[in-house]
Amino acid sequence: MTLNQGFPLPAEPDADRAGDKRRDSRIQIRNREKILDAATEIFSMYGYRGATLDQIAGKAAMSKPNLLYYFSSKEKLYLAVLRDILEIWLQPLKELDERESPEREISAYIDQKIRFSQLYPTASRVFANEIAAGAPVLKPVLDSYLRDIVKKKARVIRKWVKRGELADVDPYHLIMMIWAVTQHYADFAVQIDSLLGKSLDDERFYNQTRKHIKRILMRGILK
Amino acid sequence: MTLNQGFPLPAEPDADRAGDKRRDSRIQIRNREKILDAATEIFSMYGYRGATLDQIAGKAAMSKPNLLYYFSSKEKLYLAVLRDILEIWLQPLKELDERESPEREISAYIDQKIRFSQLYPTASRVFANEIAAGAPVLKPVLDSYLRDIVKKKARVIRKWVKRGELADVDPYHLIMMIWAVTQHYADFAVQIDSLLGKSLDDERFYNQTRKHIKRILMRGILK
DNA sequence: CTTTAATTTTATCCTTTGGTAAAATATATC
DNA sequence: GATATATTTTACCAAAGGATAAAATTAAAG
Repeated sequence: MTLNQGFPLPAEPDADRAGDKRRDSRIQIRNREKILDAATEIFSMYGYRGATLDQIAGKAAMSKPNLLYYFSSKEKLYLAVLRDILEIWLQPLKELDERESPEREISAYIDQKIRFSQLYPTASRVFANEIAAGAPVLKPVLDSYLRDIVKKKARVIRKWVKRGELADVDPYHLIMMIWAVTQHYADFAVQIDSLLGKSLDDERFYNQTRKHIKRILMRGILK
Repeated sequence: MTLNQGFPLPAEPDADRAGDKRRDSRIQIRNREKILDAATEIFSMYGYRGATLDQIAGKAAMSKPNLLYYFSSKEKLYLAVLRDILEIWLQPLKELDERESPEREISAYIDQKIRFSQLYPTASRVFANEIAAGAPVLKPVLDSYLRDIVKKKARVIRKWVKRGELADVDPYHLIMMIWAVTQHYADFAVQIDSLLGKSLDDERFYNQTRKHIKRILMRGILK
């Protein structure tokens, strides 16, 4: 019941199926993917504890024991889902480059984050759920890996401020702000749909959102 | 299993205990409150489905049947929790007043929202969870009540824009943006604590956050 | 075509979970 | 302080949920 032994995500790239013979038949790949997709969707709605294997199996159009043939436990499945999410979630931040102008870099970063919200809204919600639950699995990653990379990028932002290319903003708060605003459109998609009848799937709305966020944010932080 | 009959929240102020004799003994009030607090905390971590009555009862320091003596089902308890949350969540928005300056009004609104995140972070996460789950309970409220009030306030913002007191921003996106940023500090508190070692409970950090959000946002939208 | 290995299904187990019944205890009222 | 009422505890129950075993089926290899 611990749902976390040590530092599972970045390490253990394939926690399941330790000593495998020849791997990844066609059907193997296809089913694992089907399951991961289904799991992401169900986890995104109900969180780890609220999701059931029956639901996930159902959504993946297979029986529960069949699902367990591919992922030997609910926990392993959850870890696999989180691992995938973490990777795409982390990617954009790494690319902030101090040699470029903050205008260009931050703008590009916002673009990537909203794109993520558009492409992987369920992934975003699984992530949000995990954090809300107290990050039982991701805590070690947040405390080490994410912390380091954010610290590094905060330094980049601070450099821009010193160079006078950016208003005097706190780098951490700025990063939070970008995360908050961009992820909101994924995490609260239902609310947004209720209020506006729109979603990021709508290309028009997507671009309007993107521009709007950037306009206000960039005005707020550029000198 | 429907978890929603019609339009439960604003109506039915006391769904449970329909035909009560004399109500609300001292101990009655105290225990209901203890339960609601415990439930809010557990629901905030695991969502409706992931939370268990045992956990909630445990946190409220009573037995499960005892808890069920006060709230006759998990669903009723959840509804009671959501009802309380909705009320405090909605309040601030109603107060936006077009007769005042946008600077003053929006600034005050942001203040109220962060204060909410500081005082009721668990409530904020219950709300977020409910939305992520597809708003099975709150959908009707979002579609009617919230929608109306947001529409009304969008009109106020638009008026400010027309008067030239505000940059040309989309009212809806502006509201979303404020929600996103302020709620983020409650919903992702664990992440923020991991990265900064701070929380809104820390008065210093609270004020820094508040000022920072306001500075960037106000710069972004004022003329 | 067999034979072997991979995949899927069926049947089943044990624990957890929401909920009930009824007995026991505490509280209030006369 | 006895009696009625409110609260709490103890003992359960049926359904759901994670997981396993073994049989049945399908696919792959020779």
